[in-house]
Amino acid sequence: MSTQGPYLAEIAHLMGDPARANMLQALMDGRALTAKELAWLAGVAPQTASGHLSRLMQGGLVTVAAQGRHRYYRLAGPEVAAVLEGLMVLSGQQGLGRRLPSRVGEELSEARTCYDHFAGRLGIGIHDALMAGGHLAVSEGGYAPTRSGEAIFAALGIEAAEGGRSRRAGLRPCLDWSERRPHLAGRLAAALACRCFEMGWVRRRKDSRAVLVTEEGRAALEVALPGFRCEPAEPVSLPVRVREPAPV
Amino acid sequence: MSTQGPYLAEIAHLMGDPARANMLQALMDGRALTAKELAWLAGVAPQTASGHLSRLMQGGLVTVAAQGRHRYYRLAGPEVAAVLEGLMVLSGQQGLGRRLPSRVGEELSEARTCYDHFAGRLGIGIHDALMAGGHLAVSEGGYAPTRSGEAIFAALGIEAAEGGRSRRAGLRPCLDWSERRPHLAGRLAAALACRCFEMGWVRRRKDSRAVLVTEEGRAALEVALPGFRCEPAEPVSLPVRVREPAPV
DNA sequence: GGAACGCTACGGCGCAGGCCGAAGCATCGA
DNA sequence: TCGATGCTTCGGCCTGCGCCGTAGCGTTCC
Repeated sequence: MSTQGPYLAEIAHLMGDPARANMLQALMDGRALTAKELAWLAGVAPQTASGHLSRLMQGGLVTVAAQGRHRYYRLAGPEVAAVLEGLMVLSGQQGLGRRLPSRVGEELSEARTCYDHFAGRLGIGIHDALMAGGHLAVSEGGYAPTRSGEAIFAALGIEAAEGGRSRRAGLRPCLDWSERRPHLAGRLAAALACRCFEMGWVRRRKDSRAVLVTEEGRAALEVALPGFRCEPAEPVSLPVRVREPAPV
Repeated sequence: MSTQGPYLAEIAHLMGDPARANMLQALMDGRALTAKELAWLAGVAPQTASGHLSRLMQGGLVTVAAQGRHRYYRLAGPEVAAVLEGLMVLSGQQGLGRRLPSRVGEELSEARTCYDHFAGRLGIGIHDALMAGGHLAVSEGGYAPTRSGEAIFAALGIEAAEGGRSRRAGLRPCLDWSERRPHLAGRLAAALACRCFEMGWVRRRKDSRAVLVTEEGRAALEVALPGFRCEPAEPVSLPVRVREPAPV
């Protein structure tokens, strides 16, 4: 019997639909996109996209992270990207380095609060700096500061050790809405943000969740967080419609 | 309008049909199979398989080599195999090392004549030994012996240099029917076979195209052809039906 | 030269599945 | 608490295409 064949065909069939293929290609840069964005990129209605994403989930090609009323989809892993890459080679065209349309206000993308912690490129930068420096360790349910990480927080006047078994995780990743990469959330992240406001390193803009890193704040943070650099200044390109709009 | 998406989807769609996927998987060991065999492996009628193969050809996934009344199909290249490999990984099962059903008599598979030259594992061995030793160069329309190759043929009493612009190619690849890999055909291959019969290195079996390499022939050939080893002794497994027969 | 065989082209049947409209939950903001 | 938004499920329409029967062409073998 050995019905071993169909499985490969099932995966390929999932990739073989134009709408699904467009979605997967849009996810190839590793970022997470919402269902609506993927629907728009694929040129189909949200209901249709939802069905496609459900099938891609079932096939193990994408994963989803629910966050608020959004659901962020991303490729399930590098193996999926590798196959897509190979298919692009076969179809005679390399990846063109697609970029997500960013209609978001530049101020919000640069730095903003996410509930009680920082997000935007500011939040991403903090996350990446601590992660790259080995100050964070991945633990169950989130991150845990390492010995050096605890020292960094302590220097900021933040007690990293969990006092009295606080039920709220000290640090955990939070998918950034504009950058689509994780920034830091949790008790310690909130404390860090609070400290920044107290010290005048970061100020709230009026009528917006966007915040502004002051000059002294920039310098202070780069000292307090080894490896942290403000203004990553990631270029943003214009949106590109992948498929023609559905005919009327 | 940058309709870059569909191409990837087209290739994936070709791989996404069960029948076509079975065919491609069957071709993954690099050998060439006939349309009928592929039809049988895919569990579809020959007409259906023909259509599938036509589409795979158009998509650049397979190539075809017409030989007599057979048409041998093989994967278009290692890139195709790489994608299939990746898809097998995603589908959660590594390649199981499928093998072509070999109903062919073991004697025929071992060594036989193909018109006027040797085929079977004997022919494959000769081809591979000369190729691996750098005694053959690929030229227009076939192979040409290199300087060292000419010496090998000369030692066997065969004049490799084309006398009087013989229209028949001295050496050319011929797709082996049982092994599905090229062996050597052409004037020099015929002369080599003739010499082997003359010297008693190879004897014809009766009532068959199968031939037998004698003991002294084995030793002599291994001396005459550097790197040649008789009896590769490739294991042959039983045929496996991939899909259930079509329902009546 | 005739029969057998391998392969492909054509035509029609039938089903899988892609698509959207309408409706139902859940979440966020005021 | 109410409306707006994001996402999903359900139902029905409809195209695409996988499938085989029949037929035609080229090759091989007797």
